[in-house]
Amino acid sequence: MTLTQLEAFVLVARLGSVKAAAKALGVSEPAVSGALHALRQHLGDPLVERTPTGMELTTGGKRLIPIASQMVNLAVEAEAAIRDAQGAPELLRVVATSTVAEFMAPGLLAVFTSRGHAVEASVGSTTEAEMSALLHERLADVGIGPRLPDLVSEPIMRYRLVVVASPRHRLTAGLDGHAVPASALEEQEWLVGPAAVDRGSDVSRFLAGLRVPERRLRVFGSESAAWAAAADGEGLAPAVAHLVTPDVRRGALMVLPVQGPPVDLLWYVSTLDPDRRSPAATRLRRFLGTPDAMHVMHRADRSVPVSRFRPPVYGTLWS
Amino acid sequence: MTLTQLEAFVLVARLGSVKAAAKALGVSEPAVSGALHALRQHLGDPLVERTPTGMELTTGGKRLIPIASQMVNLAVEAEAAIRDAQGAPELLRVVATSTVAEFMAPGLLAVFTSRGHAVEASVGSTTEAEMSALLHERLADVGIGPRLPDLVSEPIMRYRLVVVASPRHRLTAGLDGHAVPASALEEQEWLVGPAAVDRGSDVSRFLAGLRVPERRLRVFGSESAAWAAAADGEGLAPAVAHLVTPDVRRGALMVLPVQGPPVDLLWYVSTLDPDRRSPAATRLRRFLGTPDAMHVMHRADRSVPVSRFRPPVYGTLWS
DNA sequence: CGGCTACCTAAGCGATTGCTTATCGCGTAC
DNA sequence: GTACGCGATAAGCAATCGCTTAGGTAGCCG
Repeated sequence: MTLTQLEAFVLVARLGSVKAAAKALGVSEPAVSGALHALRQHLGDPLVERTPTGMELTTGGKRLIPIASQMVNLAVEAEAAIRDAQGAPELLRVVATSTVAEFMAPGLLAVFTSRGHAVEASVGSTTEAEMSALLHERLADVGIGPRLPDLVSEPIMRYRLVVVASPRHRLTAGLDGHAVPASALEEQEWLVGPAAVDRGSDVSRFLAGLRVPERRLRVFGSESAAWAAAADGEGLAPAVAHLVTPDVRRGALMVLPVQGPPVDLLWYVSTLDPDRRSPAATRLRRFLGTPDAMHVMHRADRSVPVSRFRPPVYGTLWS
Repeated sequence: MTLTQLEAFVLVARLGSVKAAAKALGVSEPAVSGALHALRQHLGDPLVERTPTGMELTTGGKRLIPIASQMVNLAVEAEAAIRDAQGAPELLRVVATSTVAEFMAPGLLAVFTSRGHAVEASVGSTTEAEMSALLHERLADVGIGPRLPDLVSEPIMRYRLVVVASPRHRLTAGLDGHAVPASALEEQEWLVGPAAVDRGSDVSRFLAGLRVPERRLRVFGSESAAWAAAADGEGLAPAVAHLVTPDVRRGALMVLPVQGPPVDLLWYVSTLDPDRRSPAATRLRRFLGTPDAMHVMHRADRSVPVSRFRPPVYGTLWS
């Protein structure tokens, strides 16, 4: 029984699949499968069993979850305690859904750390489904993105999803303020960032609402890249309104009128309960409510070069 | 950071020496030293440092103790939870100081298990100093022996320490009810069981009170063996009064009158707090207060063959 | 039926763990 | 001083861990 094995088990149980757990841990699928196998063997219990509809916990598995989860939590706490005792800066691992991670998190953390909060901050991007598990297992301290029901979530910013295209795109001609018919949207090429392929994300739901078929999606490594392609007239793109206003003002992009009401949404900050989260998480949370943070978020634009956007790196904690 | 390493660290910190921790775990000293080294390396903190008078915890070490201890506890709890979920009998690991382990524990557990308590019981013997740590780290569920201040201890039986010798021993001649002079005691050969070399044990204090020098001790593997040698006239032996009454009645041994008041002492049962101990531990605890248990303890004699007395086997829990 | 998805198994690798015995260093105590 | 007790360290060993790539295998969908 190793901490790695317990971690693998908890994530499989929480995320409902070996594949998802492997992704969250940043390792291959057999690595997780193997860890799970070893734990099963050691305890003499299947722990989780496959069913037609996902995975199901055995009685023993259900009992093991809270224990294993707490052990993993304590392991992180142990490392933090030692760091703290030595006066080293706190670790603050922030995860965010891709759009937030790309445009807002770097700026926010830059300001946050420059405000004298002695932290060593890192950002990772993740899917909405994963975020909850990452926070519960203390693979991350703070999550920014969707509301997470089983954690302490608080709205930090409103945003609006719109459809953009080049002003030279043929769909934008002759509209005269009328909405683009839904049938026309389905046939277009859609240029999307990573968020669109995260089932359950706001962007994904937004596109589903517009009845955009999946095969029409051309996925880019970042929103910036997708919007750049849209500006080149290669197709339509879903976008966060205030992030593309510079491009709209410049005339590189224009907002397409689509049917239905405007899609206004919220980004939230999520952490564990106050008594279980790290001090740095509490401080960041508080910071996100300040006017300063608000300002940074609204000012957020593509000034952050895409190259500075790093893919998620969770790595195992106990090497 | 492995559980083995954390366990090693906690025991070293609790027992105050690598040697003692190694003994408690039933492994060699370098095994513990190595585990500690690995943990130190991993956390980048010395954790414990040698001082002229034992070991001292660093700041980080002090913070790590409760976290590590809880992790080890949870690991045991995890295994127990799975066992329970599968309907397997509970494990009940009893540790006792050598005399209790030799004469009383086997009988008590035999009756206890035969009373329909579905448990898989095992007995180990230990020194008084170790017992507390073993219970705290859940290497054992119940301790029988001395009172342990930082645990829940309850007296279960009174006993009296006496000095016995063969009636044919030269010291026993011409006493006429007078006490044996202290000076005479110091020069005798003393035949003792393992308890006498456990510094801090009642027997050890008893002998110290009689001013018996350590070099006079001849240590046997069990009390039975020591008393058998005493019956052969090879020397004096400290003994638990009610355990030697059969021999006294048979005339194989006699109780020597020594100076000072009779030494009446108590054996206790110790466990963790009610909410942290295993159900089986609670049941055994309750059982030990019943007349049935009392009867077994008083009846306890050397009817249990020495060969059935097993040396302690703690083994690491996470292989 | 083919294709897809998800999980498991196999094989293999390098590093680590966990243990041993033997030896060295160091401070204490006689 | 020298011996002793205790701890770290060295060397060596089998087993395990943790990861990889590659190749099944079972269920579901069109």
